[in-house]
Amino acid sequence: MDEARFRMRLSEMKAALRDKGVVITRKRAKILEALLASDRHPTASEIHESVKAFYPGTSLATIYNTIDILKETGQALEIEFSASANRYDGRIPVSHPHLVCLACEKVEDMDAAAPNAPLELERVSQATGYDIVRLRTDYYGTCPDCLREPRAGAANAAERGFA
Amino acid sequence: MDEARFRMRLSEMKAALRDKGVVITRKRAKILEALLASDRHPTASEIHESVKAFYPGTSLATIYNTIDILKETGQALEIEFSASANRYDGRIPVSHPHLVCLACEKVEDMDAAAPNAPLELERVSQATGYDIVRLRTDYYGTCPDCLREPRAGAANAAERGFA
DNA sequence: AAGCGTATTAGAATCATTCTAATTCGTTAA
DNA sequence: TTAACGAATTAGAATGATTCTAATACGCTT
Repeated sequence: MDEARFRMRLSEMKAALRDKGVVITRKRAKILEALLASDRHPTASEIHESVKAFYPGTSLATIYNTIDILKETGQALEIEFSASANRYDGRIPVSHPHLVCLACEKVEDMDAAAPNAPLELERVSQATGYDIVRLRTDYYGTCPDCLREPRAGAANAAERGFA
Repeated sequence: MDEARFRMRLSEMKAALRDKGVVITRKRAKILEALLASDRHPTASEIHESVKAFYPGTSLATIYNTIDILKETGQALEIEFSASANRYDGRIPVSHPHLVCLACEKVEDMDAAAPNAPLELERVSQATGYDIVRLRTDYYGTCPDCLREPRAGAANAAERGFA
């Protein structure tokens, strides 16, 4: 994500929060930046670590609080896991497919051949009678790095029960 | 799921477990039956309730234990949620799309136009360099029943943070 | 500079799931 | 039939991410 896109997306997020009457405090700004800066689809506690580098006293509760607002305003996507911490995507906040490495817990965007989400939601709504608002598509497997180096990440992830 | 398919699938599962050297105790048999009998994609604790009707002393640990074996042998699909209990699909143990109602927590199979999972996995493996083993596709929204009756389920699910 | 509503905090509470260590069950072989 | 061994099962404790709580701090507005 280049600098220009980063700044654009950041002000988009801030505008969306302000529209909801949410105050953009310095801490909240840092949380948004941490979310956008990481290409890891970070966990709440990874965001917490980044923010603490600037504001040491920051509580985890504040991170979750801000994430909640981002979810409510459609500015962040939550990728849920039950066996490990949820991951957040602030860069592309609309449904899109992810690649999840079961060995090193990497979560990547799968930009190639992403289905056109809005059309897809419409099509499925028609077909099923549901009012579909969100789509989740994840491909699970082993990433090229871990295929090459079966050691490092794999052991790590297994320890944490991420499989 | 008709009686014939039920019995067929049940012996398939038992055979897969036996192949792994797992003993099919009466309790385990009931667990498999409870999993198959429900069209709800039951939670571990729903399975626990069913089984307790026959074997009152059964522990939740036994349910989880058996589910683990089913997952390992590819005989059950785990649909993970972080804000509510995981759901299990023993009827169709290969990747297929689900419809998730955010109001009543119903999880349905979306049989219409299911993508051909094996081909899809192969295609994405080729395109990404990952070794893809599993695909998750969920459509989230409100089911026809809850669209009609916004009361019952909706309140329920919100209480449990299922959204 | 006061007052007020929101943001933030530390720590407790929650809840699904996993772990632990002890007990019981089932099967096999004497 | 019984002894013995490994697997299955148990109750309850432990875990860990997330949410809640109630008190405090902050930042506007006037």
